[in-house]
Amino acid sequence: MKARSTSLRGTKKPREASGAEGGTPRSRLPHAERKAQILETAGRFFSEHGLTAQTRALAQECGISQRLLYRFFPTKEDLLAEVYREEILGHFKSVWFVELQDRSRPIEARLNDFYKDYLASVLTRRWLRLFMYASLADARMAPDYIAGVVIQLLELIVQEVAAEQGVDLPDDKDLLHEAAWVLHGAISHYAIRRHLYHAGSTLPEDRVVRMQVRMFIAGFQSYFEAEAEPSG
Amino acid sequence: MKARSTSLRGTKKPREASGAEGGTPRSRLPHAERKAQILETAGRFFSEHGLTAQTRALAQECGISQRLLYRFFPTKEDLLAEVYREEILGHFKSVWFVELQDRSRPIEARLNDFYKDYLASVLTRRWLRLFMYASLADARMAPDYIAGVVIQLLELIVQEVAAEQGVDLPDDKDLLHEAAWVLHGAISHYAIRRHLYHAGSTLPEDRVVRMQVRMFIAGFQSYFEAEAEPSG
DNA sequence: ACACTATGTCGTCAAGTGATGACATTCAGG
DNA sequence: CCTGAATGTCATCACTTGACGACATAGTGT
Repeated sequence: MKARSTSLRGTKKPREASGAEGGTPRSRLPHAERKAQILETAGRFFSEHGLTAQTRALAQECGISQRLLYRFFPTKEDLLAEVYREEILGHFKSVWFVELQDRSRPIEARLNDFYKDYLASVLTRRWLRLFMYASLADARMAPDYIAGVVIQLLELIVQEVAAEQGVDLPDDKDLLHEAAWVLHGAISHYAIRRHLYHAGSTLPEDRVVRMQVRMFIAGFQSYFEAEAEPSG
Repeated sequence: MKARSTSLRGTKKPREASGAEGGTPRSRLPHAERKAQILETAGRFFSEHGLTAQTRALAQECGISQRLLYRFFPTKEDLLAEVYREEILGHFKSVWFVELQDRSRPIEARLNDFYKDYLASVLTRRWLRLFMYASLADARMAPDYIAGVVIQLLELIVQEVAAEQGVDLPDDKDLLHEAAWVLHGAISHYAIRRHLYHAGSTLPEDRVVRMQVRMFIAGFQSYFEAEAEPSG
């Protein structure tokens, strides 16, 4: 079907970007390059079709034979593990920790910028679908990510918000985490709605983030001021 | 489970609750009863193992032969569709609409009660996993649920909160939905964290809900009061 | 006892499914 | 040109998986 190319193919010249039917080998690539290409394609592929999708379909999407996958990864599980490491853990920017602590700017502006970037860099359709498939399949996937990265983020955020508002925070770590989750969860769920549920609104993302952040800051202040002053 | 009757059943005594190895038929059930039992087991089964899990494993979990499944459902897809209808759409309580509009009680108390019940009735591990598997596999699943039920809930909530606070709401429906999603999404994400990510805190659920609701109410008021009064 | 129907199982088929051995092609270095 | 390693494919194996025909058993009415 795809061998419909316009003939005149000189002597041996390998054709590019065509299906996998002939016997003619496709363009040869050095090991590292081919592996990177497979991982890139696999990220997209498993994100869309789930971790139970078949290696043959992945190979076809890569434009290579199924056998070739096994020159780079001993088993499908090893391939999945590498995809997970790259796609899930590889999008976090350490600069966020710095920027969120820049007290020369109002916390509202810092949070607006951070979450705008976090939505664009981490909470993408691809990341969310992979993360969800992995979480559903393996109970240990999500906790590692959350414990390793998100918790630090949450602690930093409550600290910065409280500092700007001059409120005293209780010592209960779990309570503080949960308070920061109010914002982080709401924005995460907004991304889930858009990319997984396909039920996003027509509002521009910026506006949603700004509303979320502003409501959070006001709610946070109200809540912890009232907590700190039990007297009516 | 029900065939646990006290034995003494004459000559042929079919064994119970055992694997499917002999050839001895299991306890016979009338059509409707067996179908209900299959659907119940299938809900649990597919929720745990995903929609791509195998009919043979499901049959074993039901304690019946794989062939018997096909006496009740023409294909696996038909079975999945019935499971989805029962498990996803069948837990919504219409009484919630009534209770949320009971203005003899403060909106905070109404929201606390509602979300406590919503978490217990809808946002269970089983419901969430099924909903997520279905959303990932079929882009049309989640929007149907959200458009059919949740949107009405969101509109009711913003309306009730605004009424108690005496604030004027803008006309932008999408903005109002998004505002209510701040609370609904944060609580949904809390459930996702607990049941899908296995990363829940040690705080009791009641307390988390109360904090979410209180922060939302304060943030909502602050946000829409400021929106309505652009001056000062 | 007899037949009839509903309930339930065994065995099997055809299409897939991860994985692997054997073989083909390219290319650098002598 | 020769050689050997790297890159790539085909064919295939053993096992899975949805689906179904043929058959077995239990309960019921007559």
